[in-house]
Amino acid sequence: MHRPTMEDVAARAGVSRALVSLVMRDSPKVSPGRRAAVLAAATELGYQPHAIARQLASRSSTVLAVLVSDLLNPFFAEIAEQLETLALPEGLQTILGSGGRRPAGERRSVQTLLSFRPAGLVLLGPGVPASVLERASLVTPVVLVARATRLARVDTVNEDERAGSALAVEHLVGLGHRRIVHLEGGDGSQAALRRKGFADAVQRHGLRAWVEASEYTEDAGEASARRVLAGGRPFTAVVAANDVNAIGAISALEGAGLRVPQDVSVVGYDNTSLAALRHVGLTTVDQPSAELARLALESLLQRLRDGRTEPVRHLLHPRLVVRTTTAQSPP
Amino acid sequence: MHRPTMEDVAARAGVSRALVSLVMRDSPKVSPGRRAAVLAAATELGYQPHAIARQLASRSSTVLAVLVSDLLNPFFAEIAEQLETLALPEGLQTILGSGGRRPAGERRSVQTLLSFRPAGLVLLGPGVPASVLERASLVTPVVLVARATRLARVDTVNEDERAGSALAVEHLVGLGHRRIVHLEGGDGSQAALRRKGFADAVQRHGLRAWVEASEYTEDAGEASARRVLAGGRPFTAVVAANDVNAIGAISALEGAGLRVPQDVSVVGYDNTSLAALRHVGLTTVDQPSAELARLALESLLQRLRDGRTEPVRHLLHPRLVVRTTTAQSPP
DNA sequence: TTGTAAGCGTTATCAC
DNA sequence: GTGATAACGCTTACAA
Repeated sequence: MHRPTMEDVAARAGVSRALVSLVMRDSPKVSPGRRAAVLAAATELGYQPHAIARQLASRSSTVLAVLVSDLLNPFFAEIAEQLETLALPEGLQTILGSGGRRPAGERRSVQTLLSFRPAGLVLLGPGVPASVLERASLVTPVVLVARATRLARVDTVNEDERAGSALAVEHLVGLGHRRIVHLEGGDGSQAALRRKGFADAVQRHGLRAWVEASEYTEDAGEASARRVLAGGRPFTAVVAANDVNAIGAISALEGAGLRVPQDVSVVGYDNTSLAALRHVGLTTVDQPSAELARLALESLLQRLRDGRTEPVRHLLHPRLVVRTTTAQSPP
Repeated sequence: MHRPTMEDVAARAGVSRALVSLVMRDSPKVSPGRRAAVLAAATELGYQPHAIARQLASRSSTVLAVLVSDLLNPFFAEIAEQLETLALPEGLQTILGSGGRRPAGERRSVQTLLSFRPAGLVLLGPGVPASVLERASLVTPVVLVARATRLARVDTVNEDERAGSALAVEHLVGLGHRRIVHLEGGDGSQAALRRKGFADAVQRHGLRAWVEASEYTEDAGEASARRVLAGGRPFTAVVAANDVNAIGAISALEGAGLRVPQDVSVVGYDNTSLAALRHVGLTTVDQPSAELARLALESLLQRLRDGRTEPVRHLLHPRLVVRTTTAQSPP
């Protein structure tokens, strides 16, 4: 598996290695004749540039690294795809790392991605401690999506998730619901925001802030809904941690013989493709993945090209998408 | 953003750069005293090894590259996560590339991944031409999952998809269905196998091989089901291209006022988490993602460590998972 | 056990 | 325009 190098191409074309390098990066200062000769030699030999060596020598990278905390959550997968699409015309190639839903996994993944010295790093919903983010921000521009921070060198692109949770509550209260339970998405900072938005909103209406521990997965949604049912305390509505969590919760409810939305209303969060399935028709708070991706890349490019050093904090307004899992509260 | 190098660490610890290198790869032939000194210097300086440089110098890689043809298809996302989990204990760090469902995108992604000169490349359901795969196989061991090939240097891990499609047909015929339409997953080689399995099976039962063009996406499933409905020819069962395609088809059917499975039965393919949602309950042909991932990595390691050069072709037996989208044919 | 020195495949800086 | 030559940060014989 030995690959030809620039040296081989140069020898074959009868020129110096430096000239081959110029041709490869199509520099304007190469005579057409030589260029053609070099290109011919390159294809004959099946030469492929060695990005690793290039990067080491040029001390610069054209790689955009993206960490996806959970590949199985369509919300993150969608943003990742968007990012890749947008980055390409900017001359950035994307590589992905998966966190596998565990902070330890994310940390390793960040380490791996960083070891390639990418031009920038975008993290989608990461759960890693701030110290990891800070260290990363010393090496390359870092943008956080769906995660807040106070770190001075890190940009963030978020939706106002407190307001988003409140939207869900307002919707349910408007439908007459008074006993609403929130399934909380673990102990991350975003989950805390959603809980706070929920708690504030229900309390504004004189209702009790009923929160049940859960996670951002379908299994957790099912398990925690089951726990709520087992508790025996009556409820008519669920504000789930996110869409997949909501789907798990719906499974548990239906498994217990309850109908959604006639007996219990359920609201998700993220407005993933899952929620949009006609079969599911989940009422949910929209997070505009395309817009989040666009802003993330824009922030990165500003640091990269315009030399911005002040952090940027994007906070998008949430929007509720009403589908078929919410209805008037039963009497 | 200047990072300390081995040179800096060596200077600080009062040793040579080579010794630092040994410590970093924790070689046994370093005295405990020196090792401690080097490690101390490294942490004081915040030294982080430069994987790029290491790879260039050692002409070897610990990176496993994985190309995912479609991140939004949970089937591939699941395999990717599995691969990452399995590769880590083997000392391989995983990076992902996304093909974005387009061969052009895949090709670019393969290029990017290959430019890092990974220890191996696993492609999940790729649609790139064989020439791309062959070129890749000259640089690094290549394993194909959910895609067949005759290339001599490329391993494959597949399910017997002809048999899988046949299973779906047998199931439907057993339920009394006689007018079955297959939504075809595009013009890839795997889609052809599924179609062939379908056609052979229905013809064995003296039925007409009715195939409608589609794609491996939800939108395509919805669109093609709609076309079938518009065609006016009666049918009682659908063998969809895959799970997401099936879900799109179900949307179209329900949108037209048909009930699944009372009026029309639907079978998917892949047995993704989507199909398992209680809300969806899709009857589908299982593809064991964990097993596929395991075999893919095993094949790679055999080439890497044991020096195997003969290609390996894994062909798993399919299994039908019956859920709630299939029922007795209406009279 | 530790140090020296020669690469790895590029790019970048000069002269020519 | 073109070609030497020195980096880039690390690994790896080979010496000591």
